[in-house]
Amino acid sequence: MNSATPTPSASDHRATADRLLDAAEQLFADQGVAATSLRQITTAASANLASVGYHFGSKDGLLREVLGRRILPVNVIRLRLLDELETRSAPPSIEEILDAFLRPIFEQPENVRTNFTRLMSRLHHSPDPAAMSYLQEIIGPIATRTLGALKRALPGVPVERIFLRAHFMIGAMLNALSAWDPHHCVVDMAPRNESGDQLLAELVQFSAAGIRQLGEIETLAPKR
Amino acid sequence: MNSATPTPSASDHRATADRLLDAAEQLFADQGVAATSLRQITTAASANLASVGYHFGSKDGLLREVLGRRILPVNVIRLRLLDELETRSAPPSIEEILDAFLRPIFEQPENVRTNFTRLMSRLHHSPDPAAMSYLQEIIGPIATRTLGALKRALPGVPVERIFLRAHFMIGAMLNALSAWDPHHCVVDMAPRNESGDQLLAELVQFSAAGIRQLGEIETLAPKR
DNA sequence: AACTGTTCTAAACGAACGTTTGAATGATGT
DNA sequence: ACATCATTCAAACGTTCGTTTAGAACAGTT
Repeated sequence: MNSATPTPSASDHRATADRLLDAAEQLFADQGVAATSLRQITTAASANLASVGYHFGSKDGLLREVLGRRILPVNVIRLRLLDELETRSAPPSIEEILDAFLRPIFEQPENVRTNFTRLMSRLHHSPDPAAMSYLQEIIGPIATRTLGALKRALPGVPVERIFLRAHFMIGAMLNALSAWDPHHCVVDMAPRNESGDQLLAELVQFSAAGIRQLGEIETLAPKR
Repeated sequence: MNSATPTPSASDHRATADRLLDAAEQLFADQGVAATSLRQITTAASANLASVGYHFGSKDGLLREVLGRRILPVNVIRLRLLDELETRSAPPSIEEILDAFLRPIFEQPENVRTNFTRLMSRLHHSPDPAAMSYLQEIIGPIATRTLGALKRALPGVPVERIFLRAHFMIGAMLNALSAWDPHHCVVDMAPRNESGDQLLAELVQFSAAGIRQLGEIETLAPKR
C-alpha cells in the first residue's frame, strides 16, 4: 500500500513547521534571507502566511531554526572527530584536522549540503545581526578548538599567521561549495559534476598545502 | 587661497553624483545592496531622494556605476600586467600570474580597497541579477585570460582541476579581504593590523602552494 | 531683462514587506 | 455531548521601499 519513500510527493502530510523549514532553507539559499519574503516561503510550503509567526515567532526565529537544524548535528560530529584525533597517541596531521572540520559537512545528503553551505556563505557575507549572534554562539567553540589543534600541529608558527590562513581556507570552502550555479559565476566554465568526496579531497589538499607553506613571507612577493 | 586637498571637508562642493557614488559605495559595502535604502544613501550624501533617479535612472543604475568606477581601472592594470608577462621570453610562474590578478586590487588606496572588496564579496554571494550581468561582462574576459595563463603554466593538468583551484583562490581572496570586522567574524581573534602588502604576499603564497599541489587526488583523502 | 536648459527639491504614488488579530477548524479528553 | 486546546485561516495593520511628478532655484546666453 505505502511506497518506499514516506509520503513521496503529492499532498504533503508532514507537519507545517517542517514544510516551512524546508521551503525557507531552499529559498534562503537561492535568493538570500533579506530577499526572500514570508509570502514566498508560505506559498512554497502550502501554508498560511501567519503560520510563520505561530510556529517560529518571527522571520528571525525561523532563520535561527533553519540554521540550527543543520549546524548542530554537524558540530556534534566535528567534536567527536576532534576528540578521536586528540586522544590518539600520534599528534594529528594538518590534513586530519582539516578533514575533521570539513568532512561532516560533506557527509550530509547532497541537497542538504548544497543548500546549507550556500546559505552559510550568504550569511557569512551579509551580516544579518540576529543570525550572526546565533552563529557565533554555536560555531565559535568549534572554531576555537580547530584553531587550537592547528596551533599544536604547527609549533613555532605565529598564531596570527595560522589564523590568517585558516581564514583563507574558510573562504575557499564557502566559495567552492556555494558558487556552482552558472548564473552566479562570472566565468562560464564550471565543473558542476564534481562528486562530494572528490571535492572534499581537493579542498583538504589545497588548504593543507597552503597552510603548511609557512616560509619567509617578506621575500616572497614577486616584485613584478 | 585653496588648500592642498580639493575642498577638504566642511561643506562638500563636489558634484552631487560623486557624493552619491561615495555614499552608496560605503553603505553597500557596510550593509549590502538590498539592505541599503535610497533614503539612507541620499541622507548620507546630503542629497535629495529624487537625485538618484535623476543622475542614475534607478537604484540598479547607481549600483552599476558604483561597481564600474572601481573595477574598470583595476582591469586596465590587470590587462597591462598580463601583457607584460606574456610578451616576456620566459613563461610566467604561477606566483607571477596570481600576482598580476591580485596586485591591482591591493594597490588601490586602503579605504577604496576595503570597501570595494567587501562589496564585491557580498555581490558574489548574493546574485543581484542586474549586478551579475554587468559583472559578468566586465570581468569575464579578465578571468578567461588569467585562467588561460594558468593553464599554460601547468601543462598536462586537467582544466577542470585548475579551474576548481582558481575558484578556491577567489574564495580565499574575497574572504580575506572582506571579513575583518569583529561583529562579522564568528571567532573573535582577528589580525586586523595586517598591511596590504603583507596580506597580498600571504595570499599569493597560500594560493600558489595550493594550486601547484596537483598530485594524485584519489589517494589523498585521509580515511579518518 | 527675458529665455533656455540643467540641477535640485518637496510631496505623493502604488506596491511589498513583517507582523498582528480574531474567528474558524479540527482533534482530543471527559 | 460538550469543553479544551492546538492549529489554520483570511484580512487588515502600519511601515518602508523605489519611483515618479511638477515646480522651484540657478546658471549661462542672447
